[in-house]
Parts: sequence; C-alpha cells; structure tokens
Amino acid sequence: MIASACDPRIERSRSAIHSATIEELAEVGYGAMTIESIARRAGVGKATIYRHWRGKLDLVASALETIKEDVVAPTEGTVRARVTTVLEALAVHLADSDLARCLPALISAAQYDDGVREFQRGFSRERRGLLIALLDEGIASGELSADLDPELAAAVLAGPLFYSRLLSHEPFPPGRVAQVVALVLG
Amino acid sequence: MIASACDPRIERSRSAIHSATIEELAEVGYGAMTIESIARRAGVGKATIYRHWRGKLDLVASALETIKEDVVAPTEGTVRARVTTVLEALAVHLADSDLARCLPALISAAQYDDGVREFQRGFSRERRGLLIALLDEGIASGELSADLDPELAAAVLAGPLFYSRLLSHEPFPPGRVAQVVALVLG
Amino acid sequence: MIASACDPRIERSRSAIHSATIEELAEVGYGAMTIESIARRAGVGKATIYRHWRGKLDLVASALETIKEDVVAPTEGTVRARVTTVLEALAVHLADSDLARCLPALISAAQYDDGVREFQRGFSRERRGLLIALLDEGIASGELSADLDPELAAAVLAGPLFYSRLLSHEPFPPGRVAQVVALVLG
Amino acid sequence: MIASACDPRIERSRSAIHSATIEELAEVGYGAMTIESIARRAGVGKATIYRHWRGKLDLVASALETIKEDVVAPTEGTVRARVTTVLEALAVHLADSDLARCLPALISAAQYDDGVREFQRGFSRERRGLLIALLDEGIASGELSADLDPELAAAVLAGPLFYSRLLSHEPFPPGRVAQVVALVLG
DNA sequence: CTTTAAGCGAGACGGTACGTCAAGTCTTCGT
DNA sequence: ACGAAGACTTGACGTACCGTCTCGCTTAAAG
Repeated sequence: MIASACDPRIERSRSAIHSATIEELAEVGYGAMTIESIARRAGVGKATIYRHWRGKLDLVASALETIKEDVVAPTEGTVRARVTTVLEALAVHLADSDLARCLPALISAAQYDDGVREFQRGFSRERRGLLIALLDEGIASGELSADLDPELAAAVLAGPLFYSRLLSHEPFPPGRVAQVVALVLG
Repeated sequence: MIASACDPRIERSRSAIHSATIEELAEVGYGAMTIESIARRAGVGKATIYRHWRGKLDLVASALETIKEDVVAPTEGTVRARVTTVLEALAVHLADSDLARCLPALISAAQYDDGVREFQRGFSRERRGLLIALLDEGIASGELSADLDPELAAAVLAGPLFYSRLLSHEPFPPGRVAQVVALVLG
Repeated sequence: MIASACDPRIERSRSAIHSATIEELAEVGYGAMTIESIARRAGVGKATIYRHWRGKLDLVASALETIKEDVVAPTEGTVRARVTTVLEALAVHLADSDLARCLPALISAAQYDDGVREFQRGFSRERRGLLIALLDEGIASGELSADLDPELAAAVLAGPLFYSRLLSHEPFPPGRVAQVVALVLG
Repeated sequence: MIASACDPRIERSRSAIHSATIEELAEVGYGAMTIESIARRAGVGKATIYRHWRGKLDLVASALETIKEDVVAPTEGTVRARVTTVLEALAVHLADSDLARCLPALISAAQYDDGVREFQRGFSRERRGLLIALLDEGIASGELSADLDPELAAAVLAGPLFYSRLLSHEPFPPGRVAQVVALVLG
C-alpha cells in the first residue's frame, strides 16, 4: 500500500522528470514547453507525470524547488565589501545558471499560479534577507547611516541587476556592482 | 492594389482585433490566450488575423503599441523633483495598466522572440531615456554631482520598481519613490 | 457558409477515410481498429474524422454503405437453376470480398449499435429478398410446391453458407451449393 | 510450485474472476469490457488475472467454458422428432443465454485469434456432432434416405437458426423449427 | 454605373498537444 | 510463497488550437 515509499522507480522517474523540466524550461520557455516533450525527454510516460503533478505549473514549481541553492554571505570585511561580494555573486548567477535561465518563465508563470508565485517570492525574499541582514549589521556597527531603510536599500541595490537582465536583456556586468554600492551606500 | 491603404474594412478589422487582443490578454493572460478566441471575440475570420500579423507575439506586440501612451517629463522644478515625478508615474503605471499586466508575458516571450525583445527593449529604453536626459540636465546645471553615471543611476532608480513588481509581485508604493531618489541622488 | 458543399477537399477526405476504414476493418477487426490508425492510413488528421462522424461505429456504418454492391438475379432458366446461381454467387462472395471480410466485425458491431444493425439487416434482407422473389415465382409457375414457405426456405438455403463461414470459419464450397438446393427444394 | 492446484485462494480468485467476467460481458459487451473493471468487480489485482490468463480473449473463452452446459440428445422417439427437439433447444439457447449474447464477439474475435477460433469451432462442432449422430442413426435405421449427407444436412438444419440470430438479429422462433426439419428431412 | 478584384467570414484541412483511461509488465509488501 | 496493490511505459481516446487553405459573399475602386 505504502509500497510506493520504497519503490525505486518512483524516485528515478521524479528526478528524471525534474531534470527534463528544467532543461525544457530553459530551452523553450514556459509557454512553449509541453508535458509531452518533458515526458519524451525524461523517457517516461505522460501518465507518470500526471500521477505526480496536477499540471504544468505544479510540475515547474516542484522542479524549481530542486534547484534552489543556498546562498551564504561572507562574514569578513566591511559591510560595503560584503554587500559588494553578495551582489557580484548575484550578477554572475544571473548571467548564467539554470535558475536565471528559467527566471523569465518563472515570472510569467507566477502571474497565473499561486504556488509558483509563492515559490518565487520566497526565493527573492531569501536573497533580499541576506542583504538586509548585512545592512542591519552595518547600521548597528555605525558603518552605515542610521537613516538607511535596509528593506528599501536592498531593493535599490538588487533592482538594477534584475532590471538589466529582464528589461534590457543584458546581464549586469559584475564589474559595475561596486559603482552601484558606492552610489547607494555613499 | 495598394487599395488596402484606403480600404476602410481593413482598418475596422485591425482595430476590432486589437481591442479583442487587449481584452483577452487582460482576462486570461498571454499563455491562455488563443488566436481563435480573439477571432471569435472580434467577429472576424482567423485568416484575417494571419493576413495582418505573423502570430500571437506579433499581434500582441502590435496591440500593445496602440495603448503605449507617451510619457513626458515635466519641465519645471528641480531635477530631483522631476525625477521623482517621472518615477512616481512609472510606479503607478506598473501597479495597474494593461502594459504592466502583460509585462511578465512580454519578458518571457522576449527570451525566445527577437521581435518581442526589440519591442520591449525599445519600451524600456524610452522610459530610461527620459530619466537619463533629466540626470544629464542635472549634471550640466550642477544640481547633481559630475561623477554620477546617468545610465547606471537610471537603472538604480528604476530597478527597484520593476524588482518589486516582477520578483516580489507587489507594486512598488509610489509614496516611497521619494526615498529612492533621496538615497540615489543624495 | 454552405461553402463546404463545393470544397473538393471534403470529398477527397471522406473517400480516403472510407477506404482506410474498410481496410482496417478487414485486417484487424472492429475491436482492434482505432481511429488513429485509420487517420494515419488515410493520411488525414484525426479531427477530420471526428468532424464528419460521431465515432467508430458511425464511421464503420458509413464506410460499409459505400461498398454495398447491387446483386441481380438471373432471369433465364428454371427457378432451381437460378436459385443455385444466386447462392453460388453468394458463396463466392462470402469466400472473398471486402464485405465478407468485414462481416464478423459487422455482426459484432451490430450488437451494440442501432445504425450498424439496421444497415446489416437491410443488407441481408436485400439478398434474401432476391431468393424469396425467385421462390415466389417458382410457386406461382408450379415448379415448386405451393406448401413452400418462401421466407423460411430462403433462410434455410442461405443459412448453411453463413454458418460455414462464421461458425466453422471455412468458406462454403460453391460446388456444394447444388446439393443444398436439391435437399431443400426437393 | 504446483501448490496452486491446492491453494484455496487460487480457486477463490478464479471463480470470482470468472463470475465478474460473465457479468461484465453481459452488461457492457465484449468491446467495452476491460480487465480493470473485471479486477475491480472481482476484488482482485490486475496481475492476478494476467497470471492465469493471457488476455481478454483467453479469459472470456475460459469463463464461457464454465457456463457451457452439456447438451444431450433425447434417445426416445423418431429421429425427426429428436432432431426437432435438439434444434428447438438450440433456438431457445440462441434467443437468450450468455453464450449467445457473446456469439457475435466470439465470431469477430475468432477471425484474429487462433485460440478463440478453436474454442468456437469446438463449440459448434459439438452441437453439430449431436445432429450428425442423430442423422447417421436415422440413415442406419432406414428412417432417413441413404442419400442424405449428414454433415451437409446438419449445416442446413442449424444454419437458419444462426442466420436469423446473426444476420437478421432476430431469434429464430422455436415454433418454426419443425417446419425447417420437415423441409430438409422431407 | 457597372465591372472587377480585394478583403472578408466561415470553416475544413493536416497536425500537435492536451489530460484521461486502459493495456500489459514489474516491483514491493503483507498475509 | 503467493496474492493484492499499484507504479510503470505505451498508446488510443476525443477535444482544442495551430497555421494554411478554399470557398462564396460583400464592397470599394477603377474603368
């Protein structure tokens, strides 16, 4: 009955389907991606996909969860330097990674699916949380002005990187991250 | 031959199709929108649509052009105040407009379609151009530091508005625009 | 609106589909026959089939109508000789013809579909009518006993041919038809 | 190993599956009947069915064997009377019995499956054997003409009953069996 | 003031993908 | 050890749109 918990085919299928989903998402985008092509690429039957997920959105949300990697902030150096490091990592990540390649699809899907939206909101909140914590620390230590609103500043710091990637369709050059930090944190 | 330039039937079809496209886009989103439903809603044959546009993306891009309102920068007041006004207008626009509602779909589509990418790039460049011109003016008049990189500053100013809309799925509160301007332009 | 009445594609599709249906029916039987295989064989889209017929049964019934050939009784010779000729033709037909090859499928389908049943009943009634008319003529001319029930006799004459084909799965040898006639008509 | 011969569970499953098969067959017909629905109805796993039978046809053939009642020819009276009795029993059987209801499906299946064909041929041969034996007896006793071909006569006697059932889709009225016998056996 | 040719709506065409269902196979677990 | 349960791959189901096509009507223009 709960045999499924141990049947190795289930796990093999799930991971094959997840990989295929990420690849399809990055290659053709959410709209053009089809369940049939995922099934074909993963070498599984369509029914196997529908057995585990309710549909395309559900599948994509679950596949994206699997590639959400933890980001850690450095602990050494001035807050400005550490913020720069974090943003540079983000810039590099946005320039080339599975998640970044799926980002446009993700944003589009989030518009019509609560699950995807929650996932994506969580993803950004996590990233932003890192920055906010650093800024809080800088304010506490006196390195940054007490007037600074960390939430707002985090959005202002990360904003241009996403803006560049999504609106101008050019990755933000990691080399210019320092300029942004200088502009915003004075 | 070039009768079409004058034939009123063509214009009637075009505008009926454009309206239907905007309505469908707002109601069901880009992904769920179909050419058939647009044809149905506009009361035209499918072929009439394909006669004038290459496909869904082309049609949507063209429909959006028709609702793209010109944005004009104010000419009175300090540059800081005028930048604030422009960004506030953008924040309001992003919070509720047909174009803003289609933005996620556009960004996604732009990944895979050159035409859409160009359309979208043009749209953002135009907006950004306004800001850059203002900043240039501020530098020239001495109101802003000569060290300021207008291109970068424009991305830093507009970035958080899009970041909020696209990544957090919350419109950026127009009331906080002033804070951003203060943070970035000192 | 009634443009379809003249569109030559419609007739081409219909006849291609009919042929493919008869071939499939004869080759694999009613149960194993699929709409997809018919569409593939006819070189048409599945939707084209569903556009014209409600389903498999409807399609089969309509395809069989197209191969229903008229049978004519000879007018010369004794009634016994003419009955023999008609039955021999039936025996040959049952041994090798599209309709005969589809007969088992037809009988099976008739069990669950009124349309197919009516078609098949009509087909047998027609054949039987020929025999009955001949027997009536024989009774009228005095060649056959006035006690003979033509309806019953027709069933007794044709019965063994179908019995052999359907129950023993062997075509009834045309050469033995004369014996049946001798047995039944004395 | 051959534990199955003794394991009471096996027998319980077999009979539950047989009953379920007969019920499904009668309710929805051969074509619409599925292994899954039989398994469901019998309260058994699909694999249990496939462990014992090769497929639907095999299962149906086997289920029908279980309800094949032995037919015995009467031993008293004239051969003509006894032939009439046997044919009347057949007419009644064809009018309403599980086997008769499955006959069209069987005939169709027999075209494409050797096993079913053999089963069905055996079924008719058995019935016909009864008739042939009676006719042989009649010839031996002098009641019937020595010229009579018992094989042929059997087909001519039984033919109309099947003809009526399969081609006209009307059960042959048992009351008219005597007329057939009179016509064929003089 | 008619031709005449365009643009039109309608919708059939061959296709692809949808999400569902059943086929027959295979693996795990519980009795 | 064997059967029940159920996940697996496969492939057909009938539907919806895709983008292309053919048709007959309508209508604006050029003769």
